[in-house]
Amino acid sequence: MQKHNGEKFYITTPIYYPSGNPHIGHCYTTAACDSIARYRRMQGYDVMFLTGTDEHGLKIEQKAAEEGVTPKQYVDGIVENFKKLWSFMNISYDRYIRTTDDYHIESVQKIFKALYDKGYIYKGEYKGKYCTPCESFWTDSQLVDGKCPECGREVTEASEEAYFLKMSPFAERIEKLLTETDYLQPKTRAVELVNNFIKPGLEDLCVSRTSFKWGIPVTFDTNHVVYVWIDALSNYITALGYGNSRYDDYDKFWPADVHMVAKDIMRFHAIIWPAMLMALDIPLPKHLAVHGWITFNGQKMSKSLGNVVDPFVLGKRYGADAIRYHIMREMALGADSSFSNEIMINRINSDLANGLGNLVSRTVAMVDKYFGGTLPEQHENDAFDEEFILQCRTLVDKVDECIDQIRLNNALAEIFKVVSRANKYIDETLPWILAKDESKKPRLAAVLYNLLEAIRIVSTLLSPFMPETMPKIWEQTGVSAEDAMYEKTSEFGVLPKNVTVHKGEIIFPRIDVDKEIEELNEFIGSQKEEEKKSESKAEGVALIGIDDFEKIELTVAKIKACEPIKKAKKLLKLTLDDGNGERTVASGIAKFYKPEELVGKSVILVSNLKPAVLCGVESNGMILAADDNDKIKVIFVDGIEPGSRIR
RNA sequence: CGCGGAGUGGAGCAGCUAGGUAGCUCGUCGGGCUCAUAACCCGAAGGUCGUUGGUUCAAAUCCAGCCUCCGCAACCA
Repeated sequence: MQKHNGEKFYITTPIYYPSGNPHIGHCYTTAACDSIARYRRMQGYDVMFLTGTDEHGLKIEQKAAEEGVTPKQYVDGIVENFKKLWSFMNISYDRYIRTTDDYHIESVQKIFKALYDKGYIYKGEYKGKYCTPCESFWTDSQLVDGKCPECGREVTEASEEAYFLKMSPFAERIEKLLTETDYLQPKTRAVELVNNFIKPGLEDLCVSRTSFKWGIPVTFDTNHVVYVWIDALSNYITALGYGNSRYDDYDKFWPADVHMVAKDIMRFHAIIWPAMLMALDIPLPKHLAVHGWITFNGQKMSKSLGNVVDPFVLGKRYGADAIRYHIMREMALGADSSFSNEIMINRINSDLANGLGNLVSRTVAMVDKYFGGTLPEQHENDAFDEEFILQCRTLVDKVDECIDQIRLNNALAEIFKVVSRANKYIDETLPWILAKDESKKPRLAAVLYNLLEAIRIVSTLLSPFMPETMPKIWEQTGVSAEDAMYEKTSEFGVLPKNVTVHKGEIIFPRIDVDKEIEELNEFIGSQKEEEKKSESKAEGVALIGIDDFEKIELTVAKIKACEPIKKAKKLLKLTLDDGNGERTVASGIAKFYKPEELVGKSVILVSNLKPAVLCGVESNGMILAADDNDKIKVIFVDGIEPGSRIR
């Protein structure tokens, strides 16, 4: 137990991209940061907890256009939903930054200019090869035989101007940062980063765009908008007032103590962000905590799989704290954690309902039953209690250590060890036997008192994780706000000897697993259908005429030969007889079909598709297959002559 | 030979960097208790620690090869 009065602590979530509503993945990072922030505040730290949204970019521009609103109107709507969710989840952020906020824009423009003035940003030419039909630029390494990798046509020497951030001056320092310091957590990922991105040579980073408008204009060259990196990453400092006068606690809180991110954006925070800071000559953040994804029954969550769990739905059913508890109990730094309704419900039942909830319930019930709700002053202690008491008193140190290492799952595990120990203590001391003997009443009082003390310590340490329900426990067990303090968690004997309890509602009701699973599945099913409906509606707008369809030439083709394409996991190289001769087509079905089972089959070929080069193989056309995300089935038309037209 | 991670009782994991009785949670089975949310406590069953070989008195733990799975980079036409 160590108080840290007045010491500063700065923790951030990523700023989320509001191209869609928040999901449980967002909750994961945010709830974890919130728990750490709350724990630090409890320890006496002066905490700054920042979250926000990254609101610029092409995708937002497009989404807004789809819905017929301005980008700002679009993000305003989504941001509202983020804030609602955070409020529902009891996220205690101190500041919420939006990259569309004036002060942020001002700062980003200054930062951009500063980097330019220092010579780290230069106006370059996006060299190279431009494919006019594809409207895309390609680097030399991307070209295939000097031709466009998308369509295989000739590319023209062209250049689009863009600003670049020099990366190479920082390569060495970044490598050291990753491999020799404890910046990156867990460190195991450092090797991957170094091998993939630093050793091959850090390429300069394109930091401006002219191809879309929804971004922060470059002040000295207004054709350009700042591209995502400098805009988004710098939020961590602009939110403190770096380069603006809206806030003025940059000096106080920077450098950040913890940036928490999911592994998909690790690279940006591990390489680009440090490079930017080095270029600006700003101290580096202390830790980058990288966690995995929540996977659903082993699969990555995705909307199309219909397995995205709506945090609101879960929260309403089981309570925000139960959801918070479950995600943090499962979370291990670095590793993915599996999520399924069943795992979650089982965990809530066994830890929260059976373990903690029931402990509170039975303890309060006994005080009520044996002493009318108020313990007598006379307690008779026993040497037997000492081991139990010691375990309670030393808990805070273990939890502190876990929090320092950002191992929230371990922190919770330690706390629940004491919950188990307390349940066992009841069986060891047999209060219901003591209650039958009037002379044992002082001993009984001591036993119940010890239990209440254990609950006080446990619930206090849990309150950063489950801020909503712990006060309910305090209410029932007679713990005052003063007693539920961090600095008293290493003491035993804090509650008044004649403490009064208040029997109340069940804190964590037990959940009927089978029934809930069924209902949830139903719900997810209906949600999926709704999504499909709305999707098809949106797509249905684009009705085509028969003449459009006529543009597509579909013919039957027979597979003559088939082989995997080396270097490609998903591709098979098919040699087809299309009735006029042979042609080669690459198809992304390697996961579902073996080459030998395809030979001799007849398939439907889109024969007038423009050629493309995939993994070094020129593909002339594509074959039709049904794809429902889980599996792909090629459509066979065996028995029909190659070359037959399909319509 | 692109880079990296992982393979431990039914499930999910720890142990492995400092080799020496294989541990935790859930589940299953048996028992106990009755204060409590059909909860709690005790006990048991269940693993040749992916595979082969090597180093060693001794390897889940070190080394080499192989197999499988996952992620990353170029690729699902």
